[in-house]
Amino acid sequence: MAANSQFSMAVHILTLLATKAGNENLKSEYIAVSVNTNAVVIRRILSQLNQAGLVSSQTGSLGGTRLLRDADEISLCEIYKAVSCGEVFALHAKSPNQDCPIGKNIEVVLCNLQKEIDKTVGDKLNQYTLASIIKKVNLEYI
Amino acid sequence: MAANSQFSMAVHILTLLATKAGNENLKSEYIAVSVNTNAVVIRRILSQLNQAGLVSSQTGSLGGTRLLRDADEISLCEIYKAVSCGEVFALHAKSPNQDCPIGKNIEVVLCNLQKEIDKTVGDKLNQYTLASIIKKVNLEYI
DNA sequence: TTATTTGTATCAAGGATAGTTACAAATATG
DNA sequence: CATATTTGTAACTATCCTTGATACAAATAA
Repeated sequence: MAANSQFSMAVHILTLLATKAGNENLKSEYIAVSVNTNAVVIRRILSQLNQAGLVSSQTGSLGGTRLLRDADEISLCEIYKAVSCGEVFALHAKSPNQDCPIGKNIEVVLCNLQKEIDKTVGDKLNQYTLASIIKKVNLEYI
Repeated sequence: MAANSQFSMAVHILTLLATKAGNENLKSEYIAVSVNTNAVVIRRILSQLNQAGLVSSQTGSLGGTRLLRDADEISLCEIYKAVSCGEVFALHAKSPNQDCPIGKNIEVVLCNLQKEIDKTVGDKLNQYTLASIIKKVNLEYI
């Protein structure tokens, strides 16, 4: 288990919340069955989505989680930022040799490039809403 | 997981090859000192750049590696693909529940999205050449 | 023939991710 | 109030990825 699939799981979870629940809560165990993972894995992602203000949860026998906003008002970029800590590529693990003029200067150049690429990804994800994903998922039925 | 910094190292290596070497070979040990890592790590990346047709290496006491093309004819996208850093986000580690209509259909939707995001990154990286990076590194001197 | 360098196999160390168990806190129901 | 249920989170394990390191055969120049 290496690659970070939290964004994929988050989109899956939010799709379930938006389509299955009217105003009812979905339980983490129910979600886990659809995503095919453990309920705690789901709750960990829901915790991040909660911090981002996208969902709200309640304990108790009628508890569970529900969406706080309409699916057409949630962009994929918001979801990505809610769960993702990652950049498209990483900078040097160890700082390059500062005695080499190129080693000394390439870090800042790569860092700026990294920010620009990340912004490009964010802009692209901003073009899609959760509602657009749900629409595509539904089209697959046919 | 340790973050993948091969793209950063590859850009660093190619910058060295383009600026330091006229037609002379650079040895992996020399490059490793600038990148601040082990020479084998450098040779592993050079091996991928060689397969991509960007560099050529020779063994022996006068051996080393040199660029095969001008820096303004090498796009960052080529470098990125040469070291095959993977996707911006990962799909589900385990396939979702195929008995759930959403679980059944979301994979292909996410896969298409993944391809589109990756293409966006590729297009952006295509806007830059190795020469443009070298220019920025040089500007840092001032 | 000898010294040097690449290319690659192999292993160890460190870190991230997912999966799992456990349990306190919160909440609805009777 | 007591009970059952669910969330939130800590803690631990297993697995995988990346880097770093050692070793050595193959290639090459002197």
